[in-house]
Amino acid sequence: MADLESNSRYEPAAVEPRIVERWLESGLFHPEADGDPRENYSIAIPPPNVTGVLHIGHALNSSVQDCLIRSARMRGRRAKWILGTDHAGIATQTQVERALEQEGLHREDLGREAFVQRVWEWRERYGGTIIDQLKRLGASCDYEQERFTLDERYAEAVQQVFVALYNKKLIYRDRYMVNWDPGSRSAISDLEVEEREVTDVLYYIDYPLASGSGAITVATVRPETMLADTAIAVHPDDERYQRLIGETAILPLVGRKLKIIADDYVKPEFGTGALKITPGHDPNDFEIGHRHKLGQITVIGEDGRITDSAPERFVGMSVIEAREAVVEELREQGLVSRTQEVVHAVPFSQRSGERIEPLVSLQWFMRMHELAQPAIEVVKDGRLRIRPDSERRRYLDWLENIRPWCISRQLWWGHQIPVWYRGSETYVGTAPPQGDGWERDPDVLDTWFSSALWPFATLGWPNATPEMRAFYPTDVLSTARDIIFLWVARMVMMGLEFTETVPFADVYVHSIIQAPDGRRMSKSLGTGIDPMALIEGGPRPPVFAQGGGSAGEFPAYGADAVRWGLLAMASGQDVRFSEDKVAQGQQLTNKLWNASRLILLGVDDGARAAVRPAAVEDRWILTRLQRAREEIGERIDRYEFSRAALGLYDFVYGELCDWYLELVKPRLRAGEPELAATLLHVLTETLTIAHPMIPFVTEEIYSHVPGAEGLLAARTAPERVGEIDPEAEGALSRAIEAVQGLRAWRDSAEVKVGATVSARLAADGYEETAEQIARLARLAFSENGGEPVASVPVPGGAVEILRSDAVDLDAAERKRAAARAKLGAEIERSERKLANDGFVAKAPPEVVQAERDKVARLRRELESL
RNA sequence: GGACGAUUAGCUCAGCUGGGAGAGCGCCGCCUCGACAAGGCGGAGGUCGCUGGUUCGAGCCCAGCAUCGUCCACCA
Repeated sequence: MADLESNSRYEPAAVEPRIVERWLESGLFHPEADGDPRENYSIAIPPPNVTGVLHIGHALNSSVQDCLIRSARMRGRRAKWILGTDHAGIATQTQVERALEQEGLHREDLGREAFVQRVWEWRERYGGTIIDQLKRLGASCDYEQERFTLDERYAEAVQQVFVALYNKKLIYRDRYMVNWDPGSRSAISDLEVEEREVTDVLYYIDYPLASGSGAITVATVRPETMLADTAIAVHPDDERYQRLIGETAILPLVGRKLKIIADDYVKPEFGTGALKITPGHDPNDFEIGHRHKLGQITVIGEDGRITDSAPERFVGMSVIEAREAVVEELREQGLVSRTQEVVHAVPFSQRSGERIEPLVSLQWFMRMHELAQPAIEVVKDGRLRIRPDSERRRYLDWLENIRPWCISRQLWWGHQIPVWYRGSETYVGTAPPQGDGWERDPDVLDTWFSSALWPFATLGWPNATPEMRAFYPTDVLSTARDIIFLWVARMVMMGLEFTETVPFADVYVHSIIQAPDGRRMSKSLGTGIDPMALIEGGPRPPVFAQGGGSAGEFPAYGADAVRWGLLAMASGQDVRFSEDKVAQGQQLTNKLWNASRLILLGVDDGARAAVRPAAVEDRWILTRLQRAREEIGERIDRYEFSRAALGLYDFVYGELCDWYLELVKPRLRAGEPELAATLLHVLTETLTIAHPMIPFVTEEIYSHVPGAEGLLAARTAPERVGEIDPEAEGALSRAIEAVQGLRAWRDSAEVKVGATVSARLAADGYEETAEQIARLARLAFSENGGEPVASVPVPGGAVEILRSDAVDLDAAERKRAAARAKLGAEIERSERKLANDGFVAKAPPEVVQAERDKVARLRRELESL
């Protein structure tokens, strides 16, 4: 116990790594696969990218999940936090490709097999970082069963799902317009596309009519795509063009004949009201092309260059080069009638940041409509709860308007599609086909396809493993908002399709932590924050500098402080990062540490006796302890983490330390045995309540508690930790208010801090607390003493201050006058309210009565002055 | 273009079913009181974004507006 005696400061850096080791060695985080999912508790962690590092969102989400897992574990449930990482196709492949570039190599130089081998090696080297960071944070994941979305068994599950969906005709191959990402050289899904506002030049181009009589002018921001035009469209009701419908125009530079068609899609008010139709390179035109059975021409290839479907002089040009060349030729021919700048939304790849090139391409798709229906049902009938409610609505909106999902990616790192081709034959199966000449589809599946199986594939599905029986379905999924569609909705669909149950009963969507200036935290903006820098100390980015001072370094706040601070920020609203909250968490750990020192160094080391409250304050703290236990537990159950965190803070500061420990100090010094038992009980249960939020400091203190055995993390928390005693609550609440009133009076009456003031207690309800009040307010109560020089109102009466050297009469009088004025104003306010007939007639009787009682009480107080 | 959310003390945020606004930090004053100066005690500070409405009573309910943010969306 040496460090308890000598360290008046809690040192997380010295304690936390040691505690992590004890937890890991104990095997506590790896529950046996016994029992059933209802008695057990499980959470599947949102798998971080295998080569990722912990960011603030992970830290928040991990604090949330660990709080839930530890709470469940301490309620005696087998708690399993399923851990693993995601292979993160595009992100990881891009990392390795960049590294290869340093060597002057391209992935084609290595070939597929060698390249994939390189990625595995990369994963070996960098894959452990985020797991180590989770340990450092105190996350009680099942580290003994770490999963990876490319594990052999996981891959089998993925293939089986693909084949099953193919056989149900929910997966199909089609030539369709996709979002082509020239950066990753792959198709990507709608969800991986983001719209950005861009200023483009709108070109007005004259297309001569075949009849020779004039031209029809179209407007476009992408003149280069005109090389693939196959029609011109106008609105059917547009009077300007009625006579041209059905006519033919000649495509400049190419010479192709274009029919002028009528389609509702065209907005007459935009541009010229005539739209060039390019089914090969525009999603809308693609649809229009289908409606009118137009041809599709592809002039931009997957490499982003002009194909040989275009006139020879353009072939091989990049999109930008082609645009310039096309515009130049058009100008030479006098066909650009005008230009105009427009600001409009343009799709970009979230992955590579490059502008999306819509292309018609042969890809694998998943039909989502049928799968979405059950996923909608379970939310509507309450089998799946999503909170907050706004997220529930967003989820439903998305599913109700769902579109096919492009699931093939032209990458090498991922689950290769289990499809083989031979001539015109197609084979789909989990094992390669028999016979020669088969060639496997080179594409891999979208990473989110495999992530969609996460809660059950990690437990060994499709096999009926003990883990599946014990822990599936899981209890809650805690996640950030930005992957509800990408991930959560798809897990629900896949879970319902393949396991016939929702994969989790609750979805908790946590707050987004923003930068202090309200922007999103992101590396590129420099607004990110490294949680490890907060835990262990490290550079503080400029945007986090406080008070305009230099950026400098974060102090080593420790994991508990970071966890508590993040939980306190997790109120359901998005919040700006607040270093102060982390600092507040650190103060809480320090406070708890020192309160524990007072108790543990003050009581005898002897065996623990049964708890027998000997004084009113003992009955009070046991009541408050029980209420804190209930309230904090309920708040965690309701995912109200900020309220749970603040509730803990309030209990530790506002009840335990500021009042209870101050009240019992004389008894503690006297070595009262009953008190020792109560103190140890209160300390132990406080640690237990606090543990899910601040596990390290509580575990450390627990190791010093006499009679405490094993790990606090493994302790089962009793339901009842104290008897509710309303009488004691009332007595202490009066005493506390009285002491605060008396201290305020002393302060404004300029009584010296150390001076003891003579006073007479003229109030009821202080039979058990008068002595304590006298000590804490530094009064000496006496029965005689004559005329009071001041009267301080307290609940149930007043404390009359008697003449003594300690009291400055003038100051006392000033104080008394101020109090009278304040009371007078309050009485007047209340009386005005009571004089309002409407209030008396229509307000609930108890409200009116309360107001009357208030006036009566204020009057008594005024009189006593 | 739609949808949702936010606007409360200098800052970051609470405020659950309407009954005269709270916390932390910061600020001011006092205090080496036998756990803790990363502390204790006391205090100042708010037209609850704006305008209307409902109500005896509105930070809370309704309508409109403003500003900020997020998400969704195929207008060249």
